[in-house]
Amino acid sequence: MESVKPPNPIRHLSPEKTAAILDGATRIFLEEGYAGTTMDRVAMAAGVSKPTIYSHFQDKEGLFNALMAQMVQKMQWAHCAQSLRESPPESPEVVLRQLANNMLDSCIGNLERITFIRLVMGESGRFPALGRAFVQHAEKPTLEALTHYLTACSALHLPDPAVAARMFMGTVIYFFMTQELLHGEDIIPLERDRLVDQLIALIVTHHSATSTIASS
Amino acid sequence: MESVKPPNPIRHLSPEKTAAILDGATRIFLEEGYAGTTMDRVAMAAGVSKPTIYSHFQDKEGLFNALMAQMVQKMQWAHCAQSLRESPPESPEVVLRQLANNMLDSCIGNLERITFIRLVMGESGRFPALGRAFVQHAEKPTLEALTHYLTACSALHLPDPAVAARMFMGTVIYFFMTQELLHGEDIIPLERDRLVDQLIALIVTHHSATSTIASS
DNA sequence: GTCTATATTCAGATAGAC
DNA sequence: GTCTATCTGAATATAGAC
Repeated sequence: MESVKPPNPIRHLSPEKTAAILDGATRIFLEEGYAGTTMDRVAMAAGVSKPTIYSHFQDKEGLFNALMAQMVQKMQWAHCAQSLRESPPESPEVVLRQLANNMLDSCIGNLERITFIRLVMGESGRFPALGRAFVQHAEKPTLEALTHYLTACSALHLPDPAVAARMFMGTVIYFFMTQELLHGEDIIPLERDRLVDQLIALIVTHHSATSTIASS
Repeated sequence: MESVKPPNPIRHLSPEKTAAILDGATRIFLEEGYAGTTMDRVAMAAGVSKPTIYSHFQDKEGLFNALMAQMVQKMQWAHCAQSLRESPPESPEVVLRQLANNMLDSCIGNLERITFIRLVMGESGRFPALGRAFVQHAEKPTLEALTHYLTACSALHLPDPAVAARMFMGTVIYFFMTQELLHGEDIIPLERDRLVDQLIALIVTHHSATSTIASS
């Protein structure tokens, strides 16, 4: 577990094959999980032979680590947080709605992303570095950008923007997890727009409360 | 996948052995995941022979389904929501803080629960019924109890208690997931009490805002 | 550099003794 | 009812040809 060798320990290997292996292996690992994946199926999916895999990667674990490191980069929803940076004139309601919708759009119905998150969660016990990489590259940047944005929105009078950012992310991700990842849409149904509307209402109309009450 | 046979298709099998098998299998499946678990290790952990397992359960999948059905029952945090029912005189702040702390206490440092949730998430693609059972028995009762409680707290003036309940649960579970399940405590550190304090503040002081403003 | 073919280990599942 | 012993297929990884 947790092998740390570089993905390409030997020189003079064709980069096309390396890419083909990573590509094929990604499909199989996402479909079957770590233990459920066989090197034979990876070889088939990549269109190479098994020894070629072992010449490009140390072993099954090394291949998995290399591949998940690549996936974590691709899967970060940094672009979701774009709206936080590029929108000076918009109201917080519009900007936050944009962020929530960007996050949900990148998840809902996106089977590759769903499966990837299942894999990260499922293997974060046996591969702690995988869980940490996901937090580092997928969660932290968005949380920080959102915290920064909420801090700048002084009109909202949020007493703790960092926690508000966690509430925002947590609400959206919990919705995605229960509805899609765990197949709960028929068990605890809730319309997406209703969740987003009320989430934003609760964030935006918040601490004007205390200050208004205090000043009245 | 998704075998639906009863866990005990054949009569005249000792119940003690059945319990021993379920108990041992639970440990191994939690440790190793579904594909990573071998029937040999289950037999060892249960203190029985392999054919005994196959006389009590149809196959590996049937054993897994029976075991996870049992786990979902044990793992529901229904008792966490006790504070919602038995506390007429307490203020919402106190009741909600009790709920958040109950949920976090049952998760933080509870390795069995962490591993169980990893397993449910990781296998919910190949075992959709497992994901649904988790939502049905672990999430839905708490969500409904909390929604009912928040609806009854008319002084809070929450425009949509069902969404507020999701925000509450989502915030707590997202915190647990990033900090513990994904090992992110050092990457995005946040004190537990700070999260709970601000979460409750934002729920409780909410729509008194709008009404206060509107009536002033 | 990449292949075919294979060594070795171990998986899930079962036959038949007691 | 539960065991020992075993079948059959498939897993990871590699030796050696080209």
